[in-house]
Amino acid sequence: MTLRQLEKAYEPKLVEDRWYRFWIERGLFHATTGHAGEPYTIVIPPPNVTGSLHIGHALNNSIQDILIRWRRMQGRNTLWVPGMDHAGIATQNVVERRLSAEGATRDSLGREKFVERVWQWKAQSGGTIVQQLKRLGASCDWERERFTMDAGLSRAVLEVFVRLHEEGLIYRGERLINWCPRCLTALSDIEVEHEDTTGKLYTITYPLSDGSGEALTVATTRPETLLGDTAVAVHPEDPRFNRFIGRRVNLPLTSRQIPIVGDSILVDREFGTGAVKITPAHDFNDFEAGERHGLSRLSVFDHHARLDADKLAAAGVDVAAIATLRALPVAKARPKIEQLLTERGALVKVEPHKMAVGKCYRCKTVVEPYLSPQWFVKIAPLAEPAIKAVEDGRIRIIPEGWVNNYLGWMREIKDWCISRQIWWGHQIPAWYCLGCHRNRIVPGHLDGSWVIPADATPLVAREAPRTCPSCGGSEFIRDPDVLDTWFSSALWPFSTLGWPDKTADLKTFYPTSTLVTGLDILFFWVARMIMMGLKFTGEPPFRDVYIHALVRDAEGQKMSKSKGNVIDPLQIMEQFGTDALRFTLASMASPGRDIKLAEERIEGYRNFANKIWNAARFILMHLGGPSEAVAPAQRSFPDRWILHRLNRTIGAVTQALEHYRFDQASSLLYHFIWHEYCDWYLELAKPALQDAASPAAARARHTLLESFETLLRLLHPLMPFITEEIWQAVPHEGESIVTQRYPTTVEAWEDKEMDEAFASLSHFVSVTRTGRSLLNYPPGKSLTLYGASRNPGQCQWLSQLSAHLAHLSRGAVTLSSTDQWPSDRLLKLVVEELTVGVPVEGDVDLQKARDRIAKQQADGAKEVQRLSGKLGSTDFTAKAPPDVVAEHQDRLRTLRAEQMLLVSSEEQLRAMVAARS
RNA sequence: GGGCGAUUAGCUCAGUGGCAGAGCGCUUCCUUCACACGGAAGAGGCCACUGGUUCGAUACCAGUAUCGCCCA
Repeated sequence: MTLRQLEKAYEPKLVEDRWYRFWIERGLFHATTGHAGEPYTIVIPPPNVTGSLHIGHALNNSIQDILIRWRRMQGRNTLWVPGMDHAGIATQNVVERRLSAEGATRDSLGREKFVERVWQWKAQSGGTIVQQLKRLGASCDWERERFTMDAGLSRAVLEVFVRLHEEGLIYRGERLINWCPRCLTALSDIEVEHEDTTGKLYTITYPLSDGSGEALTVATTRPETLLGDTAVAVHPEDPRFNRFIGRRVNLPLTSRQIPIVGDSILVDREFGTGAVKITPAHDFNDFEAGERHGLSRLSVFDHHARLDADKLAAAGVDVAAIATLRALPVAKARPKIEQLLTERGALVKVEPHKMAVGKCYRCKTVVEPYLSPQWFVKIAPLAEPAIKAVEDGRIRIIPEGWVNNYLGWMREIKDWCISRQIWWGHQIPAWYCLGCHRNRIVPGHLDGSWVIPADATPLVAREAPRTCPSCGGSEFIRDPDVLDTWFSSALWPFSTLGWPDKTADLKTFYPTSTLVTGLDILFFWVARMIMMGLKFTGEPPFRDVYIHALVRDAEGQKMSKSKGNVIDPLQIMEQFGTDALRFTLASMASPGRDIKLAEERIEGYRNFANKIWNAARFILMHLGGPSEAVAPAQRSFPDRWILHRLNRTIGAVTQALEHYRFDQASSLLYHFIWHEYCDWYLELAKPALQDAASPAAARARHTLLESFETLLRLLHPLMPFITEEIWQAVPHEGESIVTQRYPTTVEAWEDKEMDEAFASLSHFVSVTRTGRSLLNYPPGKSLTLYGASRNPGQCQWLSQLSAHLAHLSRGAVTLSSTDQWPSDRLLKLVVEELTVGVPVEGDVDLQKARDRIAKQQADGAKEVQRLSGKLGSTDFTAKAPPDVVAEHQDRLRTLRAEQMLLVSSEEQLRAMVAARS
């Protein structure tokens, strides 16, 4: 096929799908361990199996694909491992919602059937995002696609769990954890999002138990937890209250008396009343205070975060209060408590109060601190090497600004709660012997569920035990919990390559090269991969971590479905083409800055694709005919210039990619292609190309194809589809641009004096165009133009390039000194050292020209004053570097000459106007 | 409360110790032969504010303000 027959405008839809299928059919993305190149590996941040592509994925994967395609073209043995994670809570939620639409629940189904349903759902909808990634052009090795619940990856999870447990780095124990009362599971600390809200601060009286009539008032934002208070704390050095330490107070609404303790950590004397209630079972700070003072933990909520009647009774709550409060969720219990306290005269006041509430990152439900037995990773021993790896530069975080963020978090890291009370995920490989825990492991409230006491002894093993090593029993209950999804994600860089087996893949492609991810999962994922990678392979899982921005909408708001400001990448690709989307995202990926994405930007790059398309059409139209290769130095000015510029662009783009500056790479390419290659080179090359028979045409044709084919390769990683489509249409060798070599700089193309030559030419042409515009001449009108320059070098270039000048400025050009120019009916325009004369023909309005010259005079005068002031200061001339001083002097000389010419030009204009009237 | 970042053209953003830049938008002109998803020429700035360092600061330092993010 040739482009000659194709549309005048680029139609991405006709192109993209066809080439993606071609690439896959030819296996161009498939990596082998036998490849001679140095390996370059990326593992994809696995999207949720049930997810679909959002703009953040589009950015994340565009960047990975740019890196991968670039490295592949450089000849590296390139592997991009794709895959998905099982997204335990999110996926379970989705399936539960679907069940509830059918009138079923997971409990009614039972664990086994439920998990089956999730697999069905995965089979049905799990491929969506994969298809969407392909649409984006992602050059993943799909033969190596992985899923965190695959047999292989599950074996890695099992292995890691067992080994960590053997080393004492995984333990089970009763702790206060974050509990989502909607998802009904524990969450890790970082799965809780803190949100500022205005709540209320309740001030409550706790009378002293000794009948002295004295009382302490405490302030709390959560009055309903008062029922589980086991102490009140005051600051030991607070003269107002420290005399109370050791005495007791009556806890309102209960029959209990609780101690007053002194605690300098918990109590902030400035806050509230200076006395705080301690509820170790319902608050993290209180939990720790409870540990310090040996307080008991009284939980009063059930797992739905409702007040539990039995627990209330156990906590000595009044029968009347229990009747009012039983089974109420927090939000409803709070006003009731307020009412009860008021009735009993215990409530002093209620004030509005700014506070942060923790919400489940999955479902946004307010989380509750909840006392329950859970599994934890003892993290400090794992964190230490992970800190060191970043500190000593074995792992680079880019941009560097995030290093402190990482280190700060790692140094303060807390044990990681890894058990989740859901069914979709890797079930914890721990069993409990019924014989050893006779009567203590009891059936739970659900069919087939068990309640396992916090102090039960788990048998952790790679497979179910047959006999109990302690009692010889053979009846076991498996721990019902599953692991945090991030636990399996933490192993992703090596589990996907076959670990724990010593596979050829692992040997060849691990450690991976670059991880590309958003800041939002730095702690969730990146930090944990580093810890696990170091622990289990002895090596960092990747060399570079490139952290990209968050994509926001045009107003800078975070995109969310509920706000309705989501930009759907699929719709964008449909409308503007994938290459335009990719290029836009790359161009906006400036380090350390969020991306505000507006549709106009994408449209602009759609136009860019069209520009390239039309350049290709032009080139194809002019390739017919002989082509002659000669050494660059022997080629024409346009050829030498564009090869030089192309060469510089190759160097700069490569540098930019090496530094992960996708914004720079894209802007370099955009500027070069549009404003150098199309605006100037193609225009300069036209006369030779259009004279089909001349030997100049043969040479021009050679450079035309050589330069264009090279820039297609240079652009390919950013715009894979259009470059392949065009590359296949122009003469080429090889089956696909995907596997061609990425351009490298060519010494023979370097031709620095071409910059000077081009500057002379482009200045001249621009000034003549300005003249046309000022005099309202039509663009095609042929003119007799004059040119002169104070700079001998420039004079020489102008004279050498006079044919090009004539062509681009559409006129007959006379180069001579200004005193030889006609003294009448000539508009003289001056730009720095260059003066251009444009004939004034007919009855044109000269006002625009006069305005322009007046403005230039005024601006110039200001600049002359500034420069001469600076040069007049001995401070400057003595202390500034000599080359800077010389440059200033030079500029001043040019400006003054320019000013003089402007004066004469202005006089001439005035004379012309006077002559008319 | 602690930390980090931002503040540059109407908008979105680059940038550098010595002439303030790009893209989009805007104004005017142009259906010309690759491209009107185009071409040409323009307008538009106290580089947030206040001090300091320096011969010279939009840039470096300190502080202030506003906004954003992370952590508590």
